[in-house]
Amino acid sequence: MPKPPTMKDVAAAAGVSLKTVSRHVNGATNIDPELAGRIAAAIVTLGYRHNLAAASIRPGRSAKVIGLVISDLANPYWSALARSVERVLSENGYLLMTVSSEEDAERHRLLVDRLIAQRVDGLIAAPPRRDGLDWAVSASAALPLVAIDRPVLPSSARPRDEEPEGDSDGVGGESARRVTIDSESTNGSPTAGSSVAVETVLADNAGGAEAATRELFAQGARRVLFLGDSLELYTMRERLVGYRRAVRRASGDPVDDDRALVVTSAHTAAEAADIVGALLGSGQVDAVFAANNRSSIGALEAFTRAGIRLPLIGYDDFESATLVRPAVSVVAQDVALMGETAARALLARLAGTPTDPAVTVLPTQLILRGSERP
Amino acid sequence: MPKPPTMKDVAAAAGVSLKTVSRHVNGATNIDPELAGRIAAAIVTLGYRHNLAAASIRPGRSAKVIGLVISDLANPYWSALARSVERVLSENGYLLMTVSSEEDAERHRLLVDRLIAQRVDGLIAAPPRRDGLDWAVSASAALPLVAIDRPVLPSSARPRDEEPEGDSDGVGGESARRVTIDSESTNGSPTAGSSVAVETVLADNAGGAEAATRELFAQGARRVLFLGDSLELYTMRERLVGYRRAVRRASGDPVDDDRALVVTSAHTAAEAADIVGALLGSGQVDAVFAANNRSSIGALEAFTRAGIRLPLIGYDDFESATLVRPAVSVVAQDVALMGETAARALLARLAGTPTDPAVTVLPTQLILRGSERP
DNA sequence: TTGTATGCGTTATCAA
DNA sequence: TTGATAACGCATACAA
Repeated sequence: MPKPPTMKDVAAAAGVSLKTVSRHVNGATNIDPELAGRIAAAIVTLGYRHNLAAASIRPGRSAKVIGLVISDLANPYWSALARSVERVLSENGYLLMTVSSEEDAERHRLLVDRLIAQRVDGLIAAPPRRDGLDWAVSASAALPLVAIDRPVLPSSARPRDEEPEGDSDGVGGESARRVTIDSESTNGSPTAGSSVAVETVLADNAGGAEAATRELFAQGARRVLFLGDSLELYTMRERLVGYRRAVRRASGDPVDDDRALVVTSAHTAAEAADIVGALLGSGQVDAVFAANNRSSIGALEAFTRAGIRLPLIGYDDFESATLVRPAVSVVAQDVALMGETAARALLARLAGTPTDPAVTVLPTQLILRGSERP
Repeated sequence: MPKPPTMKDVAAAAGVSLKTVSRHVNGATNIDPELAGRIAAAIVTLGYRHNLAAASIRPGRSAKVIGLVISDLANPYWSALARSVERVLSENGYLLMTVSSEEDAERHRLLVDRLIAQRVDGLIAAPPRRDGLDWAVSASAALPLVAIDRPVLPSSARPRDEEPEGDSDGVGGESARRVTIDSESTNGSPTAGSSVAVETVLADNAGGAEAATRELFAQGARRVLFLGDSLELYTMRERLVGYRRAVRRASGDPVDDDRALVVTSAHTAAEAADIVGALLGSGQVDAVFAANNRSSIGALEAFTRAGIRLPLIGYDDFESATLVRPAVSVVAQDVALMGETAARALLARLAGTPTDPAVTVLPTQLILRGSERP
């Protein structure tokens, strides 16, 4: 690869000054048509390409690139999110750089630093599990940061439980709640435990999980299995909170042994299938709340293998939910809306709109398709 | 956002020269430990961050960023591909910038130009449908380019047909074929019609489709439906070629009306479902070859709705293939291998290894799970 | 409308 | 080992 031609080369070839070429490239109108023609010709014959990296080092100029750090590109949930973020940003002239941390805190940190070093204009990131808030403090000092899907929490954050059951009825409101962060109060709001002011977009995980679990009880279930991934994940903790709220409400008392019905070791669909398979014969369980799409698929696999099926509701919609009989009921999150919301929040921040960082909680929707019934 | 501190600031704060800071940042070892300590401290207190964009404008230096242009982030096939490419590249110190053209030729061109302007070190791209080879000629003049999933073809390229049926037995070999491009000969090889030398990684679409269709005939099918997306897509054309080979072999003659069994208007799962639904009652069809994952899912939906099912084999594996009964047989492509192969080819090129551009054709695998039987 | 000179943050040369 | 200085490709005062 020979070294690429520069503006200087174009200027020389066209017999004009560097500045004129710069104007032409940047779309200035006040150029002599004659010269403009010569420049255009030179650009073509030399194969000149504007160097945005070089241009972006000038003060006040940027490359108009945004970074997006997600946790798993291979999961449709995340790729759908990336897609919607990209759509909004590209409509506004930004290029999106999507990277995946594979749920690895170390890699997450590396990627964030790398993107900042690359001088992206802003960052949208799904905070990694248990990685504290240092990265976010450091990053938000360098550029506008939006947390997506999970809040930025100190690494000491533990599952919240036994919380006030006031206004939340577990069904999710019709519209998103936007709550300005009050770093003084550390309870009540979904930001409980957060002590860094980062614009955040979340789904109402607890509300969705509660609605699903309640529905299973309403259909006559007595012992509902919570099937999910590690509680190191914020979303899992929230969904467990919702599940527990529903259990408590259904049983009237704190059900001592309900822990036996909570499984949080289903990291993949295969593991979920094994767990459910082992439980199917035991009679310990008469319904399943699958706390993410992998778990739902695993549970279905186990049902199929065993030729038995229990009432099931999953968190997160998935493509094959309508392919199996009965079709799978799910708590659906509006992924597209989440991506859009995060993207717009970042754009607002880039535009200099001085809004206080806030937490936006998007409602979920319980879609009943039949699998919730015995 | 205050303007970020520069090396100069760090140098001033640490009381050393600019160059020394530069050395420190770039990991040079020959620095007085005393000074190194002062520099490190200054970096932390100032919150300095290395500016890779600025560094990369120096000749011989690059930002170590690769661009990947795929056609649909929301399709698991592409996100899996992106994932495997990212894995290989990040192991080699590169950052991957994944963008999605949404199958839009105009947007594809825009994105390619944008990435080049951003001065990525190399590009892996899925050529858009019917966009000719101008973009590839222009791009490969500026940086190393690898085409993935589809070859770069002139926009006039039409479905190939009636080709020699020599060594291909439609089953796919055990290992990948790597064929050096000979721009003189324009027939026989999978590059037929290509006239620009671009490193290319493809799957054996025709072979996989032929194997699947043959299997359906072997199971007793008489009239197999080809259900797929537009023939503007190279992969669809190839799969149709394979299908036709199998049809011809099964019927002994060119079956005049086989066109009636070829549907190429299934752009989404929903469309595929409608098409299959309309055909189910007609008796025109007794088996289905679904030429991509969307079509497979659509066909399943139609089966489920109608309560009838026909023998089915799909091209491309998909997550729910094992969830339905009978489980869906598929032609599986090794997406991870395709991504790796493309990434390694690009890395080799970046390392300066002067290999001739070649076309690598990866074998496919027919996985029989039961749905192929009546 | 066009050109000159200067600076952006970083690295490389070369002398100290 | 360290530092002054000159690039790198581009854009912007400012002058012409």
